Amino acid sequence: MTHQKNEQEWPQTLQQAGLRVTMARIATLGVLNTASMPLTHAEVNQALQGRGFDKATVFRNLNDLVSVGLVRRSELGDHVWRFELIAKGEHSDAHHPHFVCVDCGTVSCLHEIELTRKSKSMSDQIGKVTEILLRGHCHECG
Amino acid sequence: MTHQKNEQEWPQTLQQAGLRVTMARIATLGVLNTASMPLTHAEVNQALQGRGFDKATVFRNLNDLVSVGLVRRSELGDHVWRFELIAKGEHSDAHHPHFVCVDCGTVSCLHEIELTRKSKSMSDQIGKVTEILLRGHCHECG
DNA sequence: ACTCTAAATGCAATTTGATTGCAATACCAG
DNA sequence: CTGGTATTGCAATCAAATTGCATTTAGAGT
Repeated sequence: MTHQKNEQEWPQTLQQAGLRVTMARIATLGVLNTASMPLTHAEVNQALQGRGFDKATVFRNLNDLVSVGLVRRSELGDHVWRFELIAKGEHSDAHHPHFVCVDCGTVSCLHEIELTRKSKSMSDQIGKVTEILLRGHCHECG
Repeated sequence: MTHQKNEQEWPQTLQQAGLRVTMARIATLGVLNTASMPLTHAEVNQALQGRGFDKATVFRNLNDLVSVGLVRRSELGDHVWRFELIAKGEHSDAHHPHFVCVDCGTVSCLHEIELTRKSKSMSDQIGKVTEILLRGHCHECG
C-alpha cells in the first residue's frame, strides 16, 4: 500500500479531482494519510480538534473525497462509516480485507489476506466477492 | 434453506430457546418466515401494522431472537440491520463463513472456505479470527 | 386454579450518527 | 481585482437504534 507521503501534492491532487483546495480538505487528507486503519467520522473529527473545522464540514469533505474517488467509505458491520485514503494507483472499489475486533471495535487492514484457491472457486459459485471481512478478538482484548 | 413451515412449532421453538411465548414474537417469526430475503426492522414493523405492536417491542424481540440464535442480524453496507430467520438445522453460530449479497441480502453459508496458510499467520498476528464474512454480488443479482 | 415474580410490553423520550438549510465566506477563473 | 460559485459554520433536522419506567403478562410453583 503505497501511501502518498508527500503532502505537498495534495493541493494538486484535489485540483485534479475537481475539488477546490481548502485547509479543511488538506487537513482531512493529512489525517487519513497518517492513519494505519480506516477512521470513523468521529475519529477524523477528533484528530482535527483545534483546527476549528465544523463536524458538518468534515463530514461533507469526507463524502466529497469519496465521491471523487480519493477516499473509500466502508461499513464493517458496526453501523459506522469508516474512511480510508485510497493509495495512488489503487482501484477505488478494490476493498482490501479488514479485521474487526468484536470486543473493542478496533479495525485493522490486512493487505495480504487471500483465500485458498479451492475456497476461491467455491465462492465463485455463489457470486463475485468484492470484500473480505474478518472478525474476532484482537490480542489486546484477549 | 429449509424454511420452518409449520407455524405450530414456534411456541415450542421459543420455549426451547428460553424465551416466553408471546403474540408479538410468534407474529414476528411469521413475518420473517414468509420473507424471501432479510427484512429491516422497519419492514418487519410495517408487516405487523394493525397488530398493534410497538416498534420498540418489535425491535427488542428481533434482538432477542438474534441473541438466542433463531434469527440472524446482518449488515449489507447501507447502515440498516436486516433480520433473517435461521432455518432449522442451520448453524446459528458464526463459526462458518458467510457470503452476503449486498444487492439482495441473501446470506449463503460457505462451509469450505479457508484462508491460505500465509494469510492465517498474518491474521493471527492481529488476533483470533472467529468469523469470516465475504461480501459481493451473487449470481442472481449479476 | 391461584399467586407470585421475572419477563415482556407500550409509550415517550433520548441517544447518536448522519444530513440539511441558509447566510456568510473563501476559492479561483477571467 | 472582481464576480460567481463552491465551501464553510452554525443550528436545526432526520432517522435508526435504544432506553426508562410504569403496567401488563407469561408461566413456574403451590
